Amino acid sequence: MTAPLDTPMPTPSLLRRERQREETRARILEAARELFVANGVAATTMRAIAARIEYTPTAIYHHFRDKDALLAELCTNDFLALAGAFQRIGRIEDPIERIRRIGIAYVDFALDNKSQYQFLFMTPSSHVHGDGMKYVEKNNPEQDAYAFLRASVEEALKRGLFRTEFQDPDQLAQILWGGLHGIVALHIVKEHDDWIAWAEPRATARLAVDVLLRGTRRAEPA
Amino acid sequence: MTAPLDTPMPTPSLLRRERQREETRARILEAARELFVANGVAATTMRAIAARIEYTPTAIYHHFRDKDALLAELCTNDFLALAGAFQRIGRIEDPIERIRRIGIAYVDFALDNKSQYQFLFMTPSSHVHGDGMKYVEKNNPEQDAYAFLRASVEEALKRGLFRTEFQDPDQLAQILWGGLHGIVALHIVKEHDDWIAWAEPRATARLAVDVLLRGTRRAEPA
DNA sequence: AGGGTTTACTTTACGGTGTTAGGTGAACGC
DNA sequence: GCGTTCACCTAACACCGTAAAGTAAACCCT
Repeated sequence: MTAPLDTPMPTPSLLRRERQREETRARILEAARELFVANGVAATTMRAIAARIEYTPTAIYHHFRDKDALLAELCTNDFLALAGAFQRIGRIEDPIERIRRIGIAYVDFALDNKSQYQFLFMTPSSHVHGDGMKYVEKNNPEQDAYAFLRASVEEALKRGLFRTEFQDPDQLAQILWGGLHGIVALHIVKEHDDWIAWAEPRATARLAVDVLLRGTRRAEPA
Repeated sequence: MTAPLDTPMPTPSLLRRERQREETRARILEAARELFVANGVAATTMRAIAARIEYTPTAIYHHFRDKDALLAELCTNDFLALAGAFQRIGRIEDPIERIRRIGIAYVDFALDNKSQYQFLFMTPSSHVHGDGMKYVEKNNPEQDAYAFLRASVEEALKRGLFRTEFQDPDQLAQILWGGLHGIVALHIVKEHDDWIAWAEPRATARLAVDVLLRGTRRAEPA
């Protein structure tokens, strides 16, 4: 029953150590995510995260530099998840139609993951892309959701599918992105505010997708 | 030189007391606003606000219930300022053109008062309209900026100026509002993020106004 | 087999936060 | 002149994120 027989040469049980380390690291992330989502990031304390996995508060600091780093790592995951949702759209020939699908997928992601969406796109100071996002390959459409949108916009621009006042793919991408972001962001922030009679956001955002494309497309030549 | 000669009967110098009270109250608000704008609301402490007007931290609590109440009162002011900016547009016959002007005024307000805009429309939990906004007359277009937009949308809808898929004035108002909010909100939150090549937001938002109106208007009958 | 090192975690504590309770002293009505 | 009101202060509490130092088990190596 002596161990080293079935372990491949390099580092006998050091692998287990590392595996366990990653495991508790993951448990911390999981607890943090749950509490962040449930109570908001500002309202959840390091002590609460630690208590949930039966650790001492300072133990967390052996795995993450500080609270922001914890949040940043969660954000990278969510950001990659968004890019993955875009990836799942698949190859669609017409770039305009592809942009429409991107918009729908974006809105669904936002409304299905409201808290994560808040961390990603509604919170100042770059938890995202600051340092924590060094693992995301910027400008790689498979990992960078904005690059994915921008690439489709650029393609449509090159094919002359948009009105001539639009030349800068970044500007146009931002008009489209912003047009949808505003609807979901307002809804997330003010949904429990009886001041306004909120329309159902998913339907509203889908209408907005059409509005934005109709408002930017070049008129049919026929 | 005995006072009560020129003071109208009720309460001789009690008036001065109240006036002084309101004065320090206003000084607290002013200091809080400056620090909130300069450093963000989370990063400014009650102690810092108090120090700026040479008071003890706890003195603030004689004028405001807590930090949130302070923020809420600032928000009401800003919200009324936005409604005032809309009011200054004046009477414009064509409701679509009026909506266009509203959009431009909105974007200008947001970009000229980024921090206040954050408190108003990008921060969850109702500092706005929760309790602190009981002084704003909801649904009165002179005080409620959303009501102002909604009224113009409703008028245009009644005149048949929008496409037929738009029936609910709230939904349409929210598409237009959200379309602009998203652009300024994204820019405010991520402007110091080299991840994205941000287009100049004022020009972009103005383009977006045209996009949104073109995308929602009924096609010219001619 | 055992000594030294690494390391996952704990104990303790520091400086800072928003906020409360109780005191002080001047301005007030009578 | 006396009692009251009230704007403000002093002191303190509970809690926060986090740094420093200790502990004990698991590891590597001879």
